[in-house]
Amino acid sequence: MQETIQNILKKNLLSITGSRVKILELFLAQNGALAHGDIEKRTGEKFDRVTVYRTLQVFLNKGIIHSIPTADNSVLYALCKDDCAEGHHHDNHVHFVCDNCGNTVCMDEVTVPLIKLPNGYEMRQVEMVVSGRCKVCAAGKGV
Amino acid sequence: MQETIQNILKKNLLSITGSRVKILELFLAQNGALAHGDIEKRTGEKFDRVTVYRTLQVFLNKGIIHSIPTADNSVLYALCKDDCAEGHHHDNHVHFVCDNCGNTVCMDEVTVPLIKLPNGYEMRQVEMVVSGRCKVCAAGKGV
DNA sequence: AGGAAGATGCAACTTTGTTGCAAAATATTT
DNA sequence: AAATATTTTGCAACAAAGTTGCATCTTCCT
Ligand SMILES: [Mn+2]
Ligand SMILES: [Mn+2]
Ligand SMILES: [Zn+2]
Ligand SMILES: [Zn+2]
Repeated sequence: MQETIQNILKKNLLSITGSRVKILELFLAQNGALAHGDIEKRTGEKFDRVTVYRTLQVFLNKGIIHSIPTADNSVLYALCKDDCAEGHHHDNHVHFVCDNCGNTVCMDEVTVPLIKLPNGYEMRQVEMVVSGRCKVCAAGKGV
Repeated sequence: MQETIQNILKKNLLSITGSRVKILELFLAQNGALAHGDIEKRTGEKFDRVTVYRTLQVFLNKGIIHSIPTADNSVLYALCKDDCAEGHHHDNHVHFVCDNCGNTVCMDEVTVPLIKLPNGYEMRQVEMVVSGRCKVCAAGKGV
């Protein structure tokens, strides 16, 4: 995995630094999305808050991660699995936010359906966020 | 219109106060969505910031307005046109955010398509936000 | 190893949102 | 139309979230 991380950074022409490696590790270990706050907690006192902000910003621009709009307007990020590039993202999958455990996941196998807009509107990107109870919470009868 | 506003408030068992009337006026005058900041600007120095927050919160709870998730995670609100009630909203329409002019509108005539989730997931709410260029901006060749 | 380019931490600041409480406005009762 | 009860508001103080400039430290390249 260490290998993978280095490759991701190199492929994106980014220098390999402690914070970038650590934050990428977190994303790869996690199968869901992470908020800025999550990352701060899990990196402990290791990095400055500002560095985390800047690292996420760089990852976003490079198309390494994408942000997820949520109903409660907290900012979440998840790894891009498709071949997103600088500027152009195309993660056209649905996101699921669990009301119970708070976990948010990319549903890579569920693609956002096409819709028809009224005349004159030009569609560029479509985001679809579903909330409810996740597999785990639904099975566990709501913990 | 003054009549309508009073009615909306009464119907929802809310006392009629300056801030509530003024903020409802803004929503009725606007055909798009408003951010907290917009409202503060347009009410001038008339109301305290806290009052605006609390008014929006009350309107949300009563189902007078609904919030719109956006990709850049700014909080937007728009009038509910359906018969949303306290607790239960059902504005299952698509929202459109214009990349050019920043305007956000409810597309009441475009309903969010049904999707099928992987086994075990329980869907409660679906949000769909489209971004691109709005009718006005697309026609005006991007201002 | 040395130097240029880039990343980080710190401090200071802005913006956004929250809470408790007394004063003011609104609704209700007499 | 008062008087009273109930809500709402503004203020102050605070907390959280995000931004910027700049000096210092790291990384990368030769
Ligand atoms: Mn995703
Ligand atoms: Mn809407
Ligand atoms: Zn869950
Ligand atoms: Zn527009």
